[in-house]
Amino acid sequence: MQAKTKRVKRHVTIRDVAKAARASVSTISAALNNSDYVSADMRSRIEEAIKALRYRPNDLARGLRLQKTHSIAIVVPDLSNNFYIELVRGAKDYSASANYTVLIGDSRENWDEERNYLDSFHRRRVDGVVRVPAIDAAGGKAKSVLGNLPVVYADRYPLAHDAFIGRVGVDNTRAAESATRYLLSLGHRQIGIIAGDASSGTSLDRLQGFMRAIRSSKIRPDRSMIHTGHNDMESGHFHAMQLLTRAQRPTAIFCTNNMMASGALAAIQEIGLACPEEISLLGFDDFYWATLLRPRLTVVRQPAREIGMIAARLLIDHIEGRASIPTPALLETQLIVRDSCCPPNKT
Amino acid sequence: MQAKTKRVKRHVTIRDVAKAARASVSTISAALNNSDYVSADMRSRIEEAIKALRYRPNDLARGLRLQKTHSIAIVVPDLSNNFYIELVRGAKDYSASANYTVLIGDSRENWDEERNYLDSFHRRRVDGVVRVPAIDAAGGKAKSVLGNLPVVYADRYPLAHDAFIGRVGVDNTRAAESATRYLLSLGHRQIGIIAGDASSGTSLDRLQGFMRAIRSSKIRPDRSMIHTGHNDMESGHFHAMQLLTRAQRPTAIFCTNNMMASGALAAIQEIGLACPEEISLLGFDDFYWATLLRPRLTVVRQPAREIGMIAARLLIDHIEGRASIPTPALLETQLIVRDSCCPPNKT
DNA sequence: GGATGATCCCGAAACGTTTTGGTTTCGGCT
DNA sequence: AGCCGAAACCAAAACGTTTCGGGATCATCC
Repeated sequence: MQAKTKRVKRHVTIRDVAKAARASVSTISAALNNSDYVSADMRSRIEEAIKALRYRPNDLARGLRLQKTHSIAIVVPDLSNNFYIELVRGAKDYSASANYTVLIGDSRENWDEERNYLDSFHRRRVDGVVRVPAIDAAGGKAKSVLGNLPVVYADRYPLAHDAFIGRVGVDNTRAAESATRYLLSLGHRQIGIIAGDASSGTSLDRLQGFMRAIRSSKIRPDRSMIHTGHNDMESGHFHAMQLLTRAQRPTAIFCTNNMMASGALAAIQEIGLACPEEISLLGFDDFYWATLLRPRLTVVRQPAREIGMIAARLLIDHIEGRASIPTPALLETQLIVRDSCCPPNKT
Repeated sequence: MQAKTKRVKRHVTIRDVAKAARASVSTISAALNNSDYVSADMRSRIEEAIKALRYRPNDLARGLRLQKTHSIAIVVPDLSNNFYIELVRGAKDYSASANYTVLIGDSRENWDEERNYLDSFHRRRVDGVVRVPAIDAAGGKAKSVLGNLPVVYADRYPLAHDAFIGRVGVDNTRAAESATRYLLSLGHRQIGIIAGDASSGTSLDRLQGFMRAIRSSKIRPDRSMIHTGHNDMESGHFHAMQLLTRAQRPTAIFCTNNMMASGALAAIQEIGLACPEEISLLGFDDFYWATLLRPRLTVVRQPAREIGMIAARLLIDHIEGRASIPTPALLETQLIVRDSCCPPNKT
């Protein structure tokens, strides 16, 4: 009798629980999803068995049967940027409260990486994804990998019309315009801007807000004051260097994200300029160590956490087929005035 | 004939591909896992069908059948700490090269959160997890939620003996000892330390290294110079405040992680002390904006990325049942001398 | 000309759940 | 006695893969 001595240490299944509790598989399932009739006696026997065997339901099987995983994915372009950490945490916290699980992707501003994540999440059959597209993800690409998974965009949104069921962010044009007005009100007339890549609608909007403010004052816009970076410290540093070593350098620089602002500050320090006396610096996105810098950085703050929460809510509401509570897709920004901007030096 | 007009828009399955390619399901599968015989003709027909239908394999079904998901999880205590981002990225990069997918958890130094993540990952049947336990996760707890999933510890490790198949980090004792010796060599005699929570072996080791250096010099150790924080900015700030407002304040402070060092710097700035002239500050863990601070922070650097990579390698090697290339479990640290430490002021 | 061995393909079972549509039991009612 | 309805439970099908054990076709070999 060559018995099944195989004893491969496998996971304990619902069937094992059934055996131990002297019940049928379907009864265990009923008890687990606490629905249906199951007597108190039976229920306690089942609970006992579960505890004794350390049973953990298999979410693969469950998802397969249910055609639903109760999970969403969020992919952001840069986890080392605190703004996105806050956004992710917001999404995660809301999802948890709605009994959804979230899978995190970090594309590092790289469409290939992003595609890998999206593909992997799709194969895992997440129920939806909130997406902050990588900067080099030109529009329209995502559909082919995501099929008709529900997508909501957060922060950035695509230029071309990738299908999506929602978008949440801030009014970038308005925020950038009023930030620029602040610089103008301090007396600056020569303002440089380091904007994000033009493939992102968000970056374009911020640039447009900047231009609008410039034009509405009587200043002649100067093409050469407009630089386009890659949303990281390096390019912030690089473009700030360019701006600061011009024959006639600006008296203020506006960076449209926090990483580039940090890079610009590094450049300023390197050159040895006094900030803000000789050069004012204005950033976009607040971050927890902005107050550790000298000077403390003046920035326009976005409600990162809230953006994440609302994105998750929009997505999950859609998944569950319920109409979303009407929500402003565009949240308020706030100018946090600290020490990195002052009136320009009259020389 | 009440036909099945149901037409719920379901995912396209391998069966649809089979139909389209005029082949059997098993042949598609064989082609997909490019093994076995399948003729060139058939293969191209299949590829065509796959492309046409936009077929994506269902990883739930696959994992269920295979009893293996080709994925690992990594859970870290604080994603806003850049050290852990680098660690995660290292793990992710190695895993990708080994054809594994990684799921990320962010416990925020909170055992409840961590347990949720571990549980969720377990139910998803990841093949293993690399774990940096939350600070309040006293030992032995994890086993009950992870069953006998393979675990490798990175950076921190548990005091009590939670089972694990590997650990990778640095020699914290030695690193802290030599860092402290550096302060001693500058002439400091009154050195405060803000260490991490005692429930982490890592923190204890660093504290012990500190003590060893202190004792090996002829200095009488001073209990009140030893503070215990929670690895975040807040507690760094708080304990630095305590140390700096003493009647006789230390001439140097050693913080055993980057967050607490940042918090300590905030406290120093707040009080208005000159750093390093009046107070030297030494941190643990480097981070990308350490050079933006004034003074630029002197720190002991850990090879975060490498720790992540090796942890993933250990884990995956174990999963695949192959003996791991012998690897030093303890990697080298490096003292990065910048501007935040100098000889103490003789007053 | 029958056996042999490649080559290419297929049907069905299994993975661990949930759900559908039962069956059994039992007390109460006429 | 016969029937009924509710309560408690169960068997089997289905979800989308992979794999195992064949089956069919065809050239080759003695």
